[in-house]
Amino acid sequence: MAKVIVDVPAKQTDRPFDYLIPANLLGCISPGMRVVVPFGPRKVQGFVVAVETQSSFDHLREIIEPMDIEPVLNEELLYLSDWLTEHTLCYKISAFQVMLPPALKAKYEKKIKLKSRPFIHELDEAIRPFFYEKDILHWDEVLKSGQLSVFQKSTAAGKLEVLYEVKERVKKKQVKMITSLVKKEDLDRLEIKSGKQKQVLEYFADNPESIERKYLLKTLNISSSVLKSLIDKGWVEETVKEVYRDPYEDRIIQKTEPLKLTNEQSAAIGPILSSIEGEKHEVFLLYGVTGSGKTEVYLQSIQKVIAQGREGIVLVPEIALTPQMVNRFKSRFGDQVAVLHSGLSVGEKYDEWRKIQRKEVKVAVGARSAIFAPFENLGIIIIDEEHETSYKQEDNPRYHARDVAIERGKRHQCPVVLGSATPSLETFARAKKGVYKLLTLSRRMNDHNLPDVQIVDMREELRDGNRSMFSRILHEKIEERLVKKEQIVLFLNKRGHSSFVMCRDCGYVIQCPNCDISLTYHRFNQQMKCHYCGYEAMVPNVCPECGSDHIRYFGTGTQKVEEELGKIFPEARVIRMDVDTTSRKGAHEKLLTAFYEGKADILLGTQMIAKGLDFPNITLVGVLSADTMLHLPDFRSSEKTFQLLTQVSGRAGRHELAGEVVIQTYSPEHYSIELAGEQDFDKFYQREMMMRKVHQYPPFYYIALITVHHEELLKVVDTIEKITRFLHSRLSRNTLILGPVASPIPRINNKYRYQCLIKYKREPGLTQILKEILDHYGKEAHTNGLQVSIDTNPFILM
DNA sequence: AGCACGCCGACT
DNA sequence: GTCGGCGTGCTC
Repeated sequence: MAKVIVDVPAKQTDRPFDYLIPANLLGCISPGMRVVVPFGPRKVQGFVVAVETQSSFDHLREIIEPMDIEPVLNEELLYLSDWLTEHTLCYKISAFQVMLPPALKAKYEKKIKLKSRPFIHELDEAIRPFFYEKDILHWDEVLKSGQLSVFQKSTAAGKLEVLYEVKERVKKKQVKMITSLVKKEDLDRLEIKSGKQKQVLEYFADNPESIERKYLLKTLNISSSVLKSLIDKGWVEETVKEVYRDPYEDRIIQKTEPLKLTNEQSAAIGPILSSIEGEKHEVFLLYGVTGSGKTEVYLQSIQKVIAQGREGIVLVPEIALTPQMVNRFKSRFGDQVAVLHSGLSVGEKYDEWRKIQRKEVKVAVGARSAIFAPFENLGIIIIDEEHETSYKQEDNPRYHARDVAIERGKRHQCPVVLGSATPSLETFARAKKGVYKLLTLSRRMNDHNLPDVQIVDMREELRDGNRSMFSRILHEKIEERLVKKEQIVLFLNKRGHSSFVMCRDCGYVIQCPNCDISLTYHRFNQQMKCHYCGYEAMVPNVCPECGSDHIRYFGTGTQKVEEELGKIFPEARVIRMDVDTTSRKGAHEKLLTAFYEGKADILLGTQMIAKGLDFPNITLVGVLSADTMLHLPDFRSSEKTFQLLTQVSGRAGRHELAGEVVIQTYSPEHYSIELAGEQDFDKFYQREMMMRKVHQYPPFYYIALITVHHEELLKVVDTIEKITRFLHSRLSRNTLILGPVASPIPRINNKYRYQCLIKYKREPGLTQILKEILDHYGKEAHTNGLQVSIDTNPFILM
């Protein structure tokens, strides 16, 4: 008997169901395998979590078939799924699915079949023609026909039968291989009339090993009919071979050797190496300024792990996972590296994952979900840019890769290295307390200085009559670089053209009809777009409120800056990088390469250019507006601003040429901007810690966020109030409960949102209490659409 | 999640 | 009297 978690993400099915193992499969079914099981009238995918001899349930049904020969989840990952479920309060099935490549998620098909040909005469005329030429009909054809009830009646009468199928999402890629069956010495004895056929066999005489079919056709310039007759004669053989899709196929990668470490690097790597050697679990914070050579420390630590016969995981933020970054690992470790990131197709991800599972690689480099790489003998886990918020998944299961890393580190008795120039406050606080070991790299490699940073008060510019988006000083410095043929990076944390569209007469701001948020103007198609629900509309000619035609665009996005640059510096060649210009596959890389090769003077972009860029000719970085994030309703907004400004500044002057940074702002006195200007993380840390203490936020308190969503405002308010009252009755007096209040964006996609924030220091029963809430309201989600979501460590409070 | 079962109002 | 609306409960 097998205990199976079925692929039905709902409260009521979030427990194991027991199934008999059919006699022919006895011994073939083990925990961690996917199986197809009957569930009610249909078939679903399930995960075997245990194999036992007894069941408390009498009427067991049988497993239909296994979907794997080997388990896809090993023992550790099964354990980890329990941990995930417990910590993020998600369904078991969601935990399994997040740990596996999407290719392994089942695809369901529903069909209807004529049970037996003669029945066709007994079918209702309305549906009879559907079965004239075939017995099986896709369910969507049934729905499209508008005759659903007739189909149902015939099904009930036993004339038709509903089929449920569970399918694999992706096939293993196969190629056709050709092998010669003729030995070289036998060649002359054959009567070969055709010159082409002879040519093929002669080729094989010199190259006896198998060759890919399409490659053979191309190199010998023959048609497939030549091959066909050879196969018919039994002189060559065609076979299929399973291959990996290789996203890095046509790239030539030069091998690199370990670099000599600086004194600081050697001092930092020492404790990591001894932790690897001693197979000891420790968490290190590698705190190193931008350009201080953290990556080399990672590379050499991994080297050690590989030498020990163990494996390593390296997490890199999605936007920093550039080919440049990947190449650094591939060039050191060659084909021992698997790369997992969102740019890959489902099939490519699956193949990279299989390389790990089959132990064909030693290192996995990837974004957040790579933390679940199915290694069995981990020797190190590295998280680069540890403070990045993209390590937190914002939908279920709402896990933080850092927490998962530490949990896996404990199981494998291996070190976890968190690297950053601007660590998150939580991490730095732990490092200061000694919970994590602090390793510092305070100097840039080759002793290049950190760039000079200048903060410009844009209010003053305005007062002096400069209404442009460029301050005089930035304008001047851009001109200077253009003359000197040095490169410039301009950063603006807002894509699109303008952030909102407003009527100048009455002040009406055009809003999304489904969400409580203003629409963003996109120039290229003259449309306004909602970044939350995707709603699009044309810009109105007159104000919908007062009828005035003074419609104006406010707030500046990258598109508008690009236009402006064209006007002010017509000679400058500009590359714009944001979600809109990099969505096509490979576009990201292409733009960066072009910039690297000097095909542009100015790189203008959003977040995505803040990281990893390491180009020698960049000597000026301009931050057009440092404030965009500062005033968001989020207790981490100062931290995020500081981190971003520091990261962007770090792009300048990394090599021989000295770098300069200009930061434009309307709040130059704000400590996160001022201290980013001084590039003084330690001082920032102290200031921000004081703020967090006063306002009772992490790392002084833990937080949990409960959000209720529903189309009816009343229902939402009523529910969140009940939940809040329940929390007050159950939580300790030292715990703070904020709210209920409307979420900062009170309505998204026509659903109202109210929330309540719990801040606590010690609350041992919290998980249990939160589970009770989910249990209680979980049923309602299904019946009336009321949605209660809980995040036990929220990063976005909106 | 799906699906069946079952109980009420609007029709042939 | 029957068809079809959707509220309720179950799936090993």
